[in-house]
Amino acid sequence: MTNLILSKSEENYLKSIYNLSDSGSKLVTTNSISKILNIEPASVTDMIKKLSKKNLIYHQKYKGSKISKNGIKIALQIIRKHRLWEVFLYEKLNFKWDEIHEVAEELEHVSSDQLIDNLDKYLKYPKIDPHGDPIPNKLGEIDFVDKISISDLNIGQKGIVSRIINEDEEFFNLLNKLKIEIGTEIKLIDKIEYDSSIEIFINNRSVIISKVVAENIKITKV
Amino acid sequence: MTNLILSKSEENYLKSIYNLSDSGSKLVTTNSISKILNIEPASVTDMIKKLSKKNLIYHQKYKGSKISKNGIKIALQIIRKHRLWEVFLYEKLNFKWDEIHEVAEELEHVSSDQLIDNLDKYLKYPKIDPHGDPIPNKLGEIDFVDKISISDLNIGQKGIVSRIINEDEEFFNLLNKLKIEIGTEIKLIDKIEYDSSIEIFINNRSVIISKVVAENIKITKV
DNA sequence: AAAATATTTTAGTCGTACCTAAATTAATTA
DNA sequence: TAATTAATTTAGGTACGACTAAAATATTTT
Ligand SMILES: [Mn+2]
Ligand SMILES: [Mn+2]
Ligand SMILES: [Mn+2]
Ligand SMILES: [Mn+2]
Repeated sequence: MTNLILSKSEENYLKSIYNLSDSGSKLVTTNSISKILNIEPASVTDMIKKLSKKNLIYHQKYKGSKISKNGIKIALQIIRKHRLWEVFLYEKLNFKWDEIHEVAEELEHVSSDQLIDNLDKYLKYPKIDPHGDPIPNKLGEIDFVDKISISDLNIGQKGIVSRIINEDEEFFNLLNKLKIEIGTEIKLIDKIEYDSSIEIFINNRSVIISKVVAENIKITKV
Repeated sequence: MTNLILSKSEENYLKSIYNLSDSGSKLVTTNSISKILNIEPASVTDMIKKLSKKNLIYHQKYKGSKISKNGIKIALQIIRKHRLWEVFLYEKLNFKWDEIHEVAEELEHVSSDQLIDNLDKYLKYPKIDPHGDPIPNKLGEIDFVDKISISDLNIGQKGIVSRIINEDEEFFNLLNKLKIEIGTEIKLIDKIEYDSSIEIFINNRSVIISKVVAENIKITKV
């Protein structure tokens, strides 16, 4: 059942459907897939039919698509490959944080169990990728950690930066300037009502970050 | 001129044509490409037309194809990627000597200059791949080393194993048993007329290897 | 030099993965 | 509720990269 061979396109669709589905729970619309993959809705409908026939998703005409158990399993393996390659590029090949995604998007489609298992071992079985996203293990098990926005903290509370949403170079540069990275401890000092910006304490000094920036940095409470 | 983007298929054809052409000198027949890629001659003709239109090869109907300057340049970059990935798989991921080719055949098509340059650096700019084949540098420069067969040695002469032709697992196992690898010193002791087998001295003992085995091991004289 | 054989090309087809335009269905607004 | 708008699907088309069968050309054998 799991041993069918998928094309690169099928893999990209399946991964996107999984990502849009909230870990497989929600229905995914044709339009949302179209937008995320930059492919016309009519073409998405074609592929939906193909994936349905392979029982990787369930589809109800005009209603939406739900990823199947099997589909989730496969999607998680693609995500595993993607994130392991990101770790490799970042840690071994000195890629910048904002340069890894594009290349990983290609490498994730190279299919060899031996390749990915040995890479995993070589990287010492990392638990998260450079953006803070959890890496599924060989069995597809994945640590879902509750992540909240900085603004969800109460004043005085502390958190650890655990996920960077935006992957642009500009955002990367800003974080670099602020010396914020995965693992950095943050304490909320004040919420500024006027423009919803936020004052935080990091690396022994206090800085004010805008609402948009705050929304792109997820943390776990400590 | 060099910046056109090629499909995986086009890249595989171009590499095969280069490999069959004796470094770009010889005409390559449609049939030979067909055989090496396991694609019907009619399909090969189609692709030949495509590559001709892109000036990567010159083609004369019913005569054969010759790879162009530009074609060689591109082929060497694909070969560079292939061999660097082979080094990575062999040295970093502990792949066996006979397991690397197939995966490298896929990895070679991931296109990112940054990826391959950083990989090259990470591997400390290797000059040869695990089979003993030279790795072209970024500029497409490649060390052609004169390699001869063991049987071309005179009795008493020494050579260094520098290239393994056959890449089967069985052949790998045999070499393993004989403790022959790239860099092993070999001395020719005797040529046995009866079955053209050969007596050689390696690792402080003498062994007899068949004609076929000898032909699959290339050496450089010392 | 013919005939036979081998190689290569042409012609026509197919599946994949996309597209645009038009039809259908669902959701929103008046 | 009816009309309008939005989302989705269907219908028909294209480029790519493969295939088979048949035609054209080249090579080898007699
Ligand atoms: Mn991808
Ligand atoms: Mn990531
Ligand atoms: Mn290849
Ligand atoms: Mn090799």
